[in-house]
Amino acid sequence: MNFHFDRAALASELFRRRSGQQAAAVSRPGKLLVEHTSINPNKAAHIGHLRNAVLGDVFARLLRFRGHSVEIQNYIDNTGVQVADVTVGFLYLERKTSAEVQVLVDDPGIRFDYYCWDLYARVSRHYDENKSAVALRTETLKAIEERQGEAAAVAKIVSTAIVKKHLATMLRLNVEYDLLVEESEILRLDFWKAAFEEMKRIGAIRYETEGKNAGCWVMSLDGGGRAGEENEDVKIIVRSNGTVTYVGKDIAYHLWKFGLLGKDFNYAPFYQYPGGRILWLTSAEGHADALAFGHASQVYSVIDTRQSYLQAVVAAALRAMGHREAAAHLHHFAYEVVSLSPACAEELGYELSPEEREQNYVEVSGRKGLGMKADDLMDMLIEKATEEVRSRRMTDDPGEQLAYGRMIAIGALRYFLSKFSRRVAIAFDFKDALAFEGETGPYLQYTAVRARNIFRKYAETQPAFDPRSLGEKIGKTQLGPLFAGQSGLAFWQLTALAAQLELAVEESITNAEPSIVAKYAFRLAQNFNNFYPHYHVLSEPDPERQAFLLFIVFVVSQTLAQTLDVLGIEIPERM
RNA sequence: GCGCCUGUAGCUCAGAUGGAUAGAGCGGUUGCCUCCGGAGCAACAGGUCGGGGGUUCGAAUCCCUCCAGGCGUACCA
Repeated sequence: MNFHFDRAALASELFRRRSGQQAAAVSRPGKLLVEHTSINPNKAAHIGHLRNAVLGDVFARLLRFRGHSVEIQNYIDNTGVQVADVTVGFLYLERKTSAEVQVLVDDPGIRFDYYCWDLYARVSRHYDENKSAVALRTETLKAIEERQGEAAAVAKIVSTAIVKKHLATMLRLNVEYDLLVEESEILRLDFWKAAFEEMKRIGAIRYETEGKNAGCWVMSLDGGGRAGEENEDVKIIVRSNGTVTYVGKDIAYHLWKFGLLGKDFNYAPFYQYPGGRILWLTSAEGHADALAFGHASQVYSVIDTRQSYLQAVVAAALRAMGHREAAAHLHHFAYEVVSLSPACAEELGYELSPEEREQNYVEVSGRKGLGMKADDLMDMLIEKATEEVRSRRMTDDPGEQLAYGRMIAIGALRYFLSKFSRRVAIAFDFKDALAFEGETGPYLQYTAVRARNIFRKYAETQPAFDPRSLGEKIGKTQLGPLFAGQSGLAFWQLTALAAQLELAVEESITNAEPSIVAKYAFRLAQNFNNFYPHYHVLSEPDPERQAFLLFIVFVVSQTLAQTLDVLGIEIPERM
């Protein structure tokens, strides 16, 4: 089947849409919940956490672009083993009281998240060297869960301080949240107990009286071996000492996400972002203005691919409890981890073993204290970008130089973390991440600035000019001949590409793949840069043709701006 | 062992629902600033799409099989 576009009609329609004279997206029913970041609050964030946050943030922006109501949650595992480990470090290695830990937190000369980063590595070494010390972890974890004594006090100070650090780190790259859900609240409000009772009632879990799992509550998974036999596929939900595993708590959390638990949190405002958004925190006391959180129609959990099995267990639990529809609406947004290139690991001061030197990458390890800290990376990027700004003499004002440098650095980082498909493992390398040329964020920003400069320059001679008026100035009758034939082909190709933003967003969402929109942005920028030197707008003598060129550039410029907004990349005034 | 993922140019990666001479960035070689600012553009070199079978008019894409690598299969998360 052959068919032809009415080029003029499409261009006209596209212009109206891109110039905001027609609503871009219809609002859609239901609420979509995106959970991302969810870093253990026991040490500084690293590059892997940034990948999680950027993927989750772009995905949420994609959904909002399509007109969905989206709620972004960040889960705080403040009663988990990792927090317990740092607590062990403070109590037993450093012999500090909770008051002394608080002094550390309040000391402006100390980066508390970096301090904990090192302490966590020390604790892990201590466990390796003293096997008996592992008992301290179990003991401490139980005390934290039961909110008893110094352990609970230290854990609370640590996790609260680290969460604030994480939020500040993420804000540097334009990542915001709607709600922080604390695991301690899930326990305190007996969310777990409610889920536990229900699972027992339905028979989704059973108590083991003998065998290797004696004393545990376990869930049987379909597939694998037969019930009761040695090779039965079983997952422990409640440990023999009565504490709940991560999966158990996650099952309760996910039931709540869908509004299936029959219980709810209380909320209090925690922080107001510079842009006005309020970040809420689950809390003991309720707040009258609290929005109705949860009750989502679709849930996306951005969690690395190594946790696929655990996420499958959560979905299996929902099904076992009869919530088949919810299980089908629970999406594990799985992505590969970020490791380090051997060269990068060495630059960070890590000594490689001969085998590690042979490999293409070195695994990041919080326990070894090996990883690229998020803030260090951003500092490096900002320094390099600011230096570029200085050398290009964009402005002499040091404050502006830094502001531009920051915007460009964050653009580079966000694009770098978005351009890979989520299934590929990234071996982080300074050379690639610090690049500002080629397929990078700054290339996109530069292109957007280029396009805008045409209008800025044009307005110098035509102060009353409003690009949105171009729509009336150039109707379909004028557009028809301009798009026709060989001479119109370049214009048509660029316009047709600009018309595909919605398609790219759609494809990005159905595949849960932010890289599709990132690649689209690059392709659009590349096409515009190719067009740019061939059609000089400002020196065009024919007024009608000049108006047409402005029309095309405006459509592309607006499309690129909207695409960058979806990617969370800001466009500087100059570049 | 079982489950999931990956293998495309020297390097890093795109190629969704099978469609024409397999694309981009980096790196290499070579051109292009009397400027809407070159963080750019153009050109050249570079690929038996891990191997082998099969389905199809047509396969990087679907199926089978083998090889190589990764991850998971914890009373850690």
